[in-house]
Amino acid sequence: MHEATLTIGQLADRSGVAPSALRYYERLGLIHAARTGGNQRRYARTELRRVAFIRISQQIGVSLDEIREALDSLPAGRTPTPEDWAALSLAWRDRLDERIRLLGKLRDDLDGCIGCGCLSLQRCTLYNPGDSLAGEGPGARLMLPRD
Amino acid sequence: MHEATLTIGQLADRSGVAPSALRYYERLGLIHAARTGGNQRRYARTELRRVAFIRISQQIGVSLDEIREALDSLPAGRTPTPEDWAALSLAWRDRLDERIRLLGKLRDDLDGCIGCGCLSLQRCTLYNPGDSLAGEGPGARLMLPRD
DNA sequence: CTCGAACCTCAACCGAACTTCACCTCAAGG
DNA sequence: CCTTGAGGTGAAGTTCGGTTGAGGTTCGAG
Repeated sequence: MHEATLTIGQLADRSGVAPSALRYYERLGLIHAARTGGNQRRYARTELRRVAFIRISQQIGVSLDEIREALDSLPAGRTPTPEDWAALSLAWRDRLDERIRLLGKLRDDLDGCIGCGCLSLQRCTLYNPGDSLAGEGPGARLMLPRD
Repeated sequence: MHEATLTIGQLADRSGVAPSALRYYERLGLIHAARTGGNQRRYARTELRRVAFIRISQQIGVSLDEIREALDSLPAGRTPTPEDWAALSLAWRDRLDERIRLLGKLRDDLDGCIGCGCLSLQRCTLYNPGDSLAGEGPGARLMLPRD
């Protein structure tokens, strides 16, 4: 036990992420694995941290593509230090704050509109595209021009 | 000008929602339109408010399916009053608060982890499935069991 | 050595929220 | 009358974040 590397099943159990998702992440270049003679994946324990970072980032609302970019910015060659991870986390911090701010504004506006019952597209700050949370989900969705 | 009804183009312009999306919403039963002799859609002005409600709800993170259910709960037969809309908005209020709360928690935890650089799956409250924002976006995503 | 569990790949599928396309009709202006 | 543009339909395509399935291989306990 406590081997140097993890099988995909072990990584799945420890991270709470399905094996199929881990393979998918690998295809996208988010995580990496060595291979045994028999072509099975063996993960370094540091991959656990990458997976954790991925899932946390998703909760913040970052796309896998952006997460990949972020992970790519980690120093190549050496194992990332806690400071490296902290730097990445800090990068999301602003996004998170912005999301919270926008949702807060949405709530306030909604309160206002509950008061007046308006829901008027024109007057109500609720319906202000320039300020939208657009790009929230995936899909061919972008309709409100995203400045 | 200022006719009693709107064409799909007019509704699209006023709401900022593409005609194709409006037709899609109609198929899903979120909005309704009368038809002219030549089979063209004519929207009552109250549909503007429905569309506004739809877009606002989406920003809060509600699916079209749930939005439809909410809209179905509006009193049939009469034009919804401001109070009717206020009731619907209130229903989303809790969701919004919960989302804000969870994101706030995520931020605090992230700050903690920036301090310690841990990102450890086991210890870190960040990686607590029971408390996840799961179901954030669409897609076959639910992996962390959603209690 | 054998056997079942775990792993492999590749391709196809899912669901959400739309868009795009091909092809057709309708309404108004010149 | 002709054209132009807005509108209509249905089917198919797109993106994201995966899952599922078929068919085959490997690992490790007994």
